[in-house]
Amino acid sequence: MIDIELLRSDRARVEENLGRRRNPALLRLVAEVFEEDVAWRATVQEADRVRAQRNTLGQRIAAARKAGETTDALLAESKALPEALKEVERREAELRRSRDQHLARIPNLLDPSVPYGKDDTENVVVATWGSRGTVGAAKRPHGEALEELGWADFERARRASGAGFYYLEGPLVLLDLSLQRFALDFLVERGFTPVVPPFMLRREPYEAVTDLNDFESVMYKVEGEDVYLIATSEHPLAALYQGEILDEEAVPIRLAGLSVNFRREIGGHGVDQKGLFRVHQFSKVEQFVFCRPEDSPKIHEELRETAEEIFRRLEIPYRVVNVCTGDVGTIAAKKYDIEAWFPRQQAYREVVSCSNCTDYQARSLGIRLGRAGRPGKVVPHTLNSTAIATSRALVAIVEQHLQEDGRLEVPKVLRPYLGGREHLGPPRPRAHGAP
RNA sequence: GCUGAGGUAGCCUAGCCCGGCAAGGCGCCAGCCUUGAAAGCUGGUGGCGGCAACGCCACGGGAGUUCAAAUCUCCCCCUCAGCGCCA
Repeated sequence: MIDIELLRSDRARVEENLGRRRNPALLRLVAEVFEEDVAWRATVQEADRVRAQRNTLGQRIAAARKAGETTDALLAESKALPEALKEVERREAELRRSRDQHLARIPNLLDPSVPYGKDDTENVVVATWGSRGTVGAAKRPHGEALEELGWADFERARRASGAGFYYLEGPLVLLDLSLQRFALDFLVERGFTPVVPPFMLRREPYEAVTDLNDFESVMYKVEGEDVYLIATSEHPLAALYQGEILDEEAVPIRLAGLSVNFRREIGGHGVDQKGLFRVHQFSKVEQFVFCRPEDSPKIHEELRETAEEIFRRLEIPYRVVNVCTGDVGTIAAKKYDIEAWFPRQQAYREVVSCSNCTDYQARSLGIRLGRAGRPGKVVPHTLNSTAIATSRALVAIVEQHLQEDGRLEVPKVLRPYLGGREHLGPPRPRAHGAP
């Protein structure tokens, strides 16, 4: 959430910033929070006065008892207080609940360098790498090709688990694992600590790290439990230090998350397309950083550079876009997307999302930065970026490196993880019949 | 799943039986002392509201009883240990 202190002290600045998101409802939300906060503070003072009265009387009763004096008059005076207090507390709690609920829906303040625009068509390309022209164009959609090779089974997965799921089989499993291992090693070299987080997260920390709308459209809820399947390791990594004070000497903390991610993908383009591009379940290596507020812009660029380098080493052409104000999302103050070139689709499609969330997540999680027992604590910044989401990377690799003879040329950097093999395949007959 | 023990400030612990201003230790900060440091001594060290004086809150969460709840009652959550089950 944003800092309500900022809203109190400089409402105009908050409104100006949120106005860039081109969503008039946000300004109404700000006005609502502002007014509820003023009213709430008034009731807090009201309640405090009643409590102070109660405390004073209580102490006088105790003192009178001790002195052996009569307490009838004091008791009579106290009688009415609990009811009055209960009434004020009810109003106070209601105002606070409502204010907090509205406050939680105010998105993060945008960095000034985020381009102004209405949607993803107005994102600004800031870098491109690799040649679109020289890549070999696969003839068919990757999903069909993989099924024919016996490297993935979408039909049986549909039968067993539903649309959007898949069985990875044979060499593709090894390729998937080699991508994960390559990305992890790459990050470890750069000072990241590998972390496999829980794949389920409770509602409370989840609300602190994600857009509240995601609970309806993105997350799978486990029935009968207060947990959700994670949509990315970013979320449990952010929650790792929930409620804690991070030592200012210990940051930046760089974590390399490895997890399977689960997404319902309701709305949008759905999962109707056969293949691995948009699926309910995929593996991802994620960069995540806790840092001092003043360091986050620089580290954001580092995360982006690291993600770019991974795609360069995989020899996958890409471009980087600076995501515009209308498309940047609730949590991030600034976001780069890396879009890989998909030759069959003749299109750049998102493979990396690299965000500076500033203090938005950390404040909701109650994470502070400083020294225990010493004043002057601040809210740290959090950043996250994909290193590699294997599903989409596999699509890009298959589309670019699958040869006419059905063999897949392995990108050089992955060969050490595959026993030095330069090619995967050729296809062999499936061990089972048609579904 | 069963049984038991727990959850108190950044950390550790007391207080709970028997209701009456949440105590102590560690750590940290400042001052005194010192050539300097340590030790020692003194004072600080959380959150909310308030311009401030100050007030309020904070004992896992919630509800109840009471003039008054860390303390009594009820419900819930979490952690640990043992047992059970289990890859």
